[in-house]
Amino acid sequence: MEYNYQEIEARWQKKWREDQAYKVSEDPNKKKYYVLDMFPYPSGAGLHVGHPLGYIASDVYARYKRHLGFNVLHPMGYDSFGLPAEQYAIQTGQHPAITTKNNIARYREQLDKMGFCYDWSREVRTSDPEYYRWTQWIFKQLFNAWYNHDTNKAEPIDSLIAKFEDNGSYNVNAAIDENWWKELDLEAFPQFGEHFAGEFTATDWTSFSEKQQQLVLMHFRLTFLADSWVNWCPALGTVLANDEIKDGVSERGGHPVEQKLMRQWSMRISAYAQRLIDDLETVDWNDSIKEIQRNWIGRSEGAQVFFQLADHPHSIEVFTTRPDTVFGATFMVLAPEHELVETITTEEYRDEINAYVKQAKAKTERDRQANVKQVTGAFTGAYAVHPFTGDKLPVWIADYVLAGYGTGAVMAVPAGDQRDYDFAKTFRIPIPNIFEGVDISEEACADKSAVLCNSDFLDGMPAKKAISACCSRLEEMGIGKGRVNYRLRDAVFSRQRYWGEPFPVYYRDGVPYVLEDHELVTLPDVDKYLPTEDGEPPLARATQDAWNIWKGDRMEYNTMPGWAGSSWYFLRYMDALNDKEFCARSKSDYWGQVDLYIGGAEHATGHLLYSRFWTKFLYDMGHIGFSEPFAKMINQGMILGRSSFVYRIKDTNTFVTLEKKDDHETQALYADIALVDNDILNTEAFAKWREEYKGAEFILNDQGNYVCGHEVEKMSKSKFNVQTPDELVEKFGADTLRCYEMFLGPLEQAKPWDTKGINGVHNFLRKTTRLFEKADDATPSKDNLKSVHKTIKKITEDLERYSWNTVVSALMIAVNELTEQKCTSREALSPLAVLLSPYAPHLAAELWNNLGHQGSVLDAAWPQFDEKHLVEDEIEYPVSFNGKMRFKLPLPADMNPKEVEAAVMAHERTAEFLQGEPKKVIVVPGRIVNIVM
RNA sequence: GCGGGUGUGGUGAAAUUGGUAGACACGCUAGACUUAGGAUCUAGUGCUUCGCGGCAUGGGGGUUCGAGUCCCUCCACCCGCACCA
Repeated sequence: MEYNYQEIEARWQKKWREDQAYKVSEDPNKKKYYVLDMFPYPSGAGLHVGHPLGYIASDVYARYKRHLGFNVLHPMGYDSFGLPAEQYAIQTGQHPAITTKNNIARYREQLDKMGFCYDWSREVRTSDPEYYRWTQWIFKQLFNAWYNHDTNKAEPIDSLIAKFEDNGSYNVNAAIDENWWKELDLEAFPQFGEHFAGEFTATDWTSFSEKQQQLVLMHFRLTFLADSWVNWCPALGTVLANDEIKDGVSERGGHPVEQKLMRQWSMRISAYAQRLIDDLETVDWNDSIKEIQRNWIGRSEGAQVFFQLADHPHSIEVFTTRPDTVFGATFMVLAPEHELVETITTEEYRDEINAYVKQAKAKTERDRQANVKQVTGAFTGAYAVHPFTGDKLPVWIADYVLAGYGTGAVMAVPAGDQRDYDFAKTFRIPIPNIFEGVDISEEACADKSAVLCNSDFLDGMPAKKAISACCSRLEEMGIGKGRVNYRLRDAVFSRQRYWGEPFPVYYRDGVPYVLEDHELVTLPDVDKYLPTEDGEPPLARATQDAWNIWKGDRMEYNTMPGWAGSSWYFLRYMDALNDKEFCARSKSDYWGQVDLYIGGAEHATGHLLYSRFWTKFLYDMGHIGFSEPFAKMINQGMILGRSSFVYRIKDTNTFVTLEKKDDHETQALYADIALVDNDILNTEAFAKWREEYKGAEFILNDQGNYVCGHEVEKMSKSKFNVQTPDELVEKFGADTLRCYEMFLGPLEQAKPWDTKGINGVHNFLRKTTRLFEKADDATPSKDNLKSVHKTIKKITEDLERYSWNTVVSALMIAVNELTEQKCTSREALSPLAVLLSPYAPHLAAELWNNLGHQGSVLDAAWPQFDEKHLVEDEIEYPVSFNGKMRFKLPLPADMNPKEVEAAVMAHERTAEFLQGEPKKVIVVPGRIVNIVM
């Protein structure tokens, strides 16, 4: 009987669909296991063989856990808002909802063919109003919350209001922008004078108007509206978050990005910076991703120091990680955007400063990064006073100081910081040495073990000691203190796009309000998916009656970014159909954290950080019972394509085979991998492939073949190296494809796709079919049981350590051995069918059925290995001399080391290799014998 | 520059706690069979040597009876961050 995979797979898929075999529900009597794939964006291109790699791995794991008796949650859905569908809509006018729906249908068709065990009754789509109803709900929760540093968690905004009513702003330790009051529109607060510094009494609070209260509260909310410097991408017509920019250009499309001050919704992720670092310890992720997150959050310890300005009431606040080097400070540098620049610049230097600021602002992020080496700056004419020496320090501006980090100002210590050193050299500023016995004539000294000198009370101390000494002194003097700074910025949450979640926000009198909890704003229809004439986002095109809800003066016109919906989707799967809550607490308590999360590493600073943030927030507010979403994560590597090349002789239509290409001047051109078998080109098909190759002539090799060159690179249509899962399922079956993708190598590693190798795996399944065909009631032989139990042990251990690839080899070895042994025993073969089932579920079901088993193979108990079948009577000892294996000697397994040594020494072959007496003989029982000469 | 990772046959890889390096496949070579297939079966296949043997896990050094595995050092490639004070 042939292995008729098409018939087998179609039949079992139909049965499982009819039986709803993958539907799960909470069962308190069973242990749960949650296996999740990263949320896919359903792109128009469909899946190529690289995409399902992770899905297959998670599917294998979900099935394995089910065999072990776990109640396995394994859902799938779509992150279906996003730019590509909208760009397509702009070009064609087709509503992105239609594009998205079609793309999803295509995805689903491809996924179904591969036989995944998803519980599709839990499918979610972020663009579905019944999903984003709850995304909006979470936004409202964030809006109505603040972060209390005293309790170190988010709290309802009411607890803040209560504090204000009680004691005003005093004793409030909130996560809030420093100097937030400077952002307050003081015209709205006529009662505050010029010296308002963010402090108000309970009486002030209660006397505030509704609008005034709202304006104040806005600065405390976990999602807030504020003027902030954003990355504006003119080509995409929207702002981008830091993680959406790579190398200074937009990640999508590679367009230039510039800095712009815009009124935007932001998320106060910075409040969670420390917890996001600390809790990395509690998750089982690979070190590289954890490290990327740590770097991204960028914690640094140092000190905040105020430098009084000479002849000005203001002082400059700086952040430094090396307060110990303060005696080496010879100048100050502000970022060109620093708010004091305008105020402190003297008339004499005004033109120069204005020119520098203008030029710095005109630079795109990319220009700025490209000219890192070039030292530029300008002197403001102002001086600051050194807090310890009283020296006057000139205040400069330079774009090596970033407005967005720390306070946008530094105390420059040329002796201790290379950038300050380079700046000082360029502008001929003195570089006094503050390190004992260190030569700083060539470069600055950043070594923390260097001992300080010329530093008054810090003399003789190394950095560690001096830092704390200096911090205490600063604190005594009331001009600074130790503090921790984070690189992580609050995340901009508005996008000026159409195809995203609308905000549940309306404006009255310029003040934003959120809708009632039960109210859902759906996306209104618009005439075009473009900004309005005066630059408002596309939603501003919608007429008032196009909105399902309209309140106040107007609705919010921005939409939410792509990461909004994907930050909490893993929770919705637990209770996907709930129309009362985002997810019932009883369900999230049962399913809990994702036990195994599989997906690419490219989301390290986006999705994986944002979803941790929202999880912590929902935890703080008591909506869920855990504060990390993904307990274990594995990042699959990319599958690369293997492109084929033909070599056309310049200015001809003649193609020369790889071996002879160096005899000619040639041009390498892509050949579709479908026209190439084993690097040999089907010349006839090639000539028909494209009009321009019609009548092509070929110079062949000595065997009469045309051999193509090849290269490993990303799979893409333009390289003609794409293989889709569809065509492979068609040719070999889903089971073969599943096994083969796993067989390719370790999941995490990037690896090239070998179009040829799949034959070997297909062959293995055919051999398996043949082996099971002859099953009968025969009693299993000792060898049969040994092979089977060895395999049970190996596969179980491999799966427990997430080694998907070696399992396939183990199955192959088992089938090879049992075939060799001419095994026909149903008893021996049955466990093998279960072992096979996670990888090749259709074939396993067929075999299981044919063996005469009643229930579904899906729920068959995972076989337990029995040590007794693995005991050997005889061990083949490798005998080595000085560590080199020379021969093997079979000896009874129960021999003790002394007897083994005696047997080896007595053996005739030992004499061959041994000259004289051995120095030592090492016997590791059951393993090896080593004779030292 | 900083951080993380990876280097094993012609190819993908295996070797889990230091114990027979290259399992399992692809490819290749030779042969068998035939219903000429992208079929199946048999044998071989790290390099080198006629053979005994010698050499081999990026290079060099070390620890050990024994190192792909542990330590030091250098090199190459990949990923992330990057004027972060």
